[in-house]
Amino acid sequence: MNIKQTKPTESELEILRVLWERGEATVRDVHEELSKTKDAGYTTTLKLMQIMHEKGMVKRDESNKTHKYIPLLSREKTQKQFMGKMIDTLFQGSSTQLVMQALGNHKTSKEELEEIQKMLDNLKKQ
Amino acid sequence: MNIKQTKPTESELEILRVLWERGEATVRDVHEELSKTKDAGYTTTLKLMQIMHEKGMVKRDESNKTHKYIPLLSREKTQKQFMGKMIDTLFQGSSTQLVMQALGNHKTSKEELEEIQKMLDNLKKQ
DNA sequence: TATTTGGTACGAAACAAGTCGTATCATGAA
DNA sequence: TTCATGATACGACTTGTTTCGTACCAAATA
Repeated sequence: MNIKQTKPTESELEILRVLWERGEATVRDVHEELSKTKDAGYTTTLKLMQIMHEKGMVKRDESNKTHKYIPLLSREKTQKQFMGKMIDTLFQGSSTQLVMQALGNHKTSKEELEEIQKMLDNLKKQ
Repeated sequence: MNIKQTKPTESELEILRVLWERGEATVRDVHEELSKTKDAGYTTTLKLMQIMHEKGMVKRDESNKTHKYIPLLSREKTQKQFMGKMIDTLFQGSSTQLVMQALGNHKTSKEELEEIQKMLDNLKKQ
């Protein structure tokens, strides 16, 4: 019995990114962080976060005048959700293709390669 | 000197998927294909494809009454574009994390694991 | 007490995406 | 020639997202 997770929009994702990083944050925290790369007014961020609250994507601690926001969507679930969509439309349903792309396209450090190797070994055993 | 590739919307991606698969297709082709999983009228698909044409995402062969559409965005570039965005906002900039997720989450066949192994071996050599 | 400061609430405008109805046109069949 | 069919063109509506101005409130400060 799963409540269908609504898909966050672009801006919502940006906000979630900050919330995931910090665990919790005020509107000002988030806004300051986002200001580094994007310019939109404070009330814009506020409104977005209020809407996210209505949608049930975040929880709000209102015990102080300055509210704290806590993410309710997990990063993991959201990752899966987007990956799934992506694999379907962009990678012909093959997660392997996606992996190959990702590996081929970025320089990956020795340590990371080792990590992936371990994972691969585990999968092969099964 | 790169023309900034505009990011296809959801529906545009679905259409591109069909075009990539076939190389070229008419509106009817695409519409029929999409109808399998989605219901929207013929003119909706038509309109979307016309807009894609305006945006320069597809080329149109108008030599016949029934136009043929050919994708101008490559699947590869589009994959990269979306992966990049995704890695940034969802995977803290680490493509390795994305790979781990993809591997962890789907059952992958022996053959596919081997393929990935080969790729990994190659990367390790460098 | 009066004012400034920093916060929330909220309506409305601007924009974007998707949807569809209707007009129009060319072509082949009756 | 007339009609039916199957195509494109396009305007307009709907819905969702983003943006921001303005109102309002509480608390700290002059």
